[in-house]
Amino acid sequence: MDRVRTEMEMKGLLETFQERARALGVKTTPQRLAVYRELALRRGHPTVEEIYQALKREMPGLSLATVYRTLRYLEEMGLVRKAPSIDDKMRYEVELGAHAHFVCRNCGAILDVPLDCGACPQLQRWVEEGEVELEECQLIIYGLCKGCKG
Amino acid sequence: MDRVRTEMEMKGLLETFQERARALGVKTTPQRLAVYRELALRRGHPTVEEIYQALKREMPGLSLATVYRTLRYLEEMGLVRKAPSIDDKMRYEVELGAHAHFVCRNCGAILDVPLDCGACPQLQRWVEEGEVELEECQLIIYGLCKGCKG
DNA sequence: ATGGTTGCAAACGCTTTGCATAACG
DNA sequence: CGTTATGCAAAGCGTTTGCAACCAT
Repeated sequence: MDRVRTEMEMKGLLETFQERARALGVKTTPQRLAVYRELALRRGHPTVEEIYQALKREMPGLSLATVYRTLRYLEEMGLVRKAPSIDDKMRYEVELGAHAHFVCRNCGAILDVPLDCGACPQLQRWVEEGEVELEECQLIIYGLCKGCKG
Repeated sequence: MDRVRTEMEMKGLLETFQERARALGVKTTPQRLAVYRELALRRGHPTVEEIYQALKREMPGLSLATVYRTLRYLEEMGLVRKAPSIDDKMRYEVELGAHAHFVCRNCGAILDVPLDCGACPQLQRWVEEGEVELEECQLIIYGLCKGCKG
């Protein structure tokens, strides 16, 4: 349940990112690399503003608009994903696999939770009967994390 | 999977609303009743603007700010709930029990799905080990509804 | 040279707020 | 009467966009 990633994890993520970007024809400019790096570093599903603030130190000229544009573009390219908006601010994440989100009501921490779907008998019935066709699930669980509960 | 409610359903919902409002000391002004009624009428989890537009016909003087304030207030009082935001617009619903939301990627329809939680072995382990404490689940399923799939 | 990327500032859309008026108990 | 709700317009906030400068091929 750590909030930041180890160096080893980061190395793997960044390498995969560069490879996939090259394959997709996505230029890896210093700004894009920095944004992806900062996003990957944090497990906390940061807001765009948080990423911008963190990067401004090392990249004083960086513009907030660039961070917005970069994240939108990387999402279109399938290199990052939108995370659920807890407070009406845009959040992103680098995890691309299916997973749920645990949100601490107290401190706002957002943790990834492996998801083993099939919780909705009604929904399964609908699928079987051809009523709906499923594409994606987004599960958000609210509660209190270890640090915040009594 | 109907989008509007029957008269009988509406009658029950409105009566319950009035009772609960009285018990909570919430004034049932014409505007508040109208907003609740319009919200209850639609299963589609309307946006604030949609409710406002629908009511303006019968209440020409109604203000959008009042609709926003009313819904926020009713939510604080536990009489309505925020629905998941599909398009960064505020949505509300009258259903108070636990349920998931099925969202049609094509037409934007939002359907309620009874929820039988327990889909996350990892989460259950965390609860057992005292790592987290659960309060509420919000499950959004994206896909295509009957009318939109092939 | 040329297409794509960036920074800045202005614009945008949704939501909230300040204030005077009106409604309610 | 005093309190609370309403309507209107203005402000607020997060996000997007237009444009000129810039960069890399």
